[in-house]
Amino acid sequence: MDTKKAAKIFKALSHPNRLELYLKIAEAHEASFQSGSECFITDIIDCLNIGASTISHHIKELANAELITTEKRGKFLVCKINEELVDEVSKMLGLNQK
Amino acid sequence: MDTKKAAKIFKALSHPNRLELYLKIAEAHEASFQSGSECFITDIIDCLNIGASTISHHIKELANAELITTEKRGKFLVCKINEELVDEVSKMLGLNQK
DNA sequence: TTATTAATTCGACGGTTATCGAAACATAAA
DNA sequence: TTTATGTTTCGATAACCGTCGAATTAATAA
Repeated sequence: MDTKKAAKIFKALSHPNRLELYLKIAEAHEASFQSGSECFITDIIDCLNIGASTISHHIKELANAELITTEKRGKFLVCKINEELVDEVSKMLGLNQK
Repeated sequence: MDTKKAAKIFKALSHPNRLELYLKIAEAHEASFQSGSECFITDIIDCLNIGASTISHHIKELANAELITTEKRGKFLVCKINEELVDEVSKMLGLNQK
């Protein structure tokens, strides 16, 4: 992965609220392996203390960095983690190959 | 690690030039295990196309996020990677415990 | 001491960003 | 069809950020 793309990914995670949003999506993603449930962002909006329009903006940035994929299900939005990319970028920090 | 600190770390890596700077330090850090050499930032400045004052500013941000530690050796500056923190944050992305 | 080299500090400029609220849109419910 | 709900878009505002260049400090070399 080239530096520019990696920087974009880190940037997507560089704001406390947006990182929290990502972590909640990741948490729901993990849970879905057992329960088969999915992550609707409506449920997340209530946890964070920011407006819906801001959430929408943050989601778009996470998706733009390809950290997540989104899918419209009826009037809801479902979010999934891009596992391969996350693995790749977490390896990139460089000191876990030992 | 709390979300705020993690976001600060990702922010430190969120700019292409600063990420490249970090990666060069990490590379020199790896190499030092064999050669015993150390990472002087003077050598790095020539690689990146930005002024010395900007480098100094970036180094301070990396250090402020605790990703690196710095030590003055004569008139030079030596940089080291904070391995534990890097490991911790790379695990935090959440999907490599499988 | 004087000159050179490495690094830092400072002020400024231009561009980006997080957030809000209102309005618009889309889908589902009544 | 009307109403309600989830999401997006838009414009605006305030704060933040990367970069530069000049001046400064500190340490070594001549």
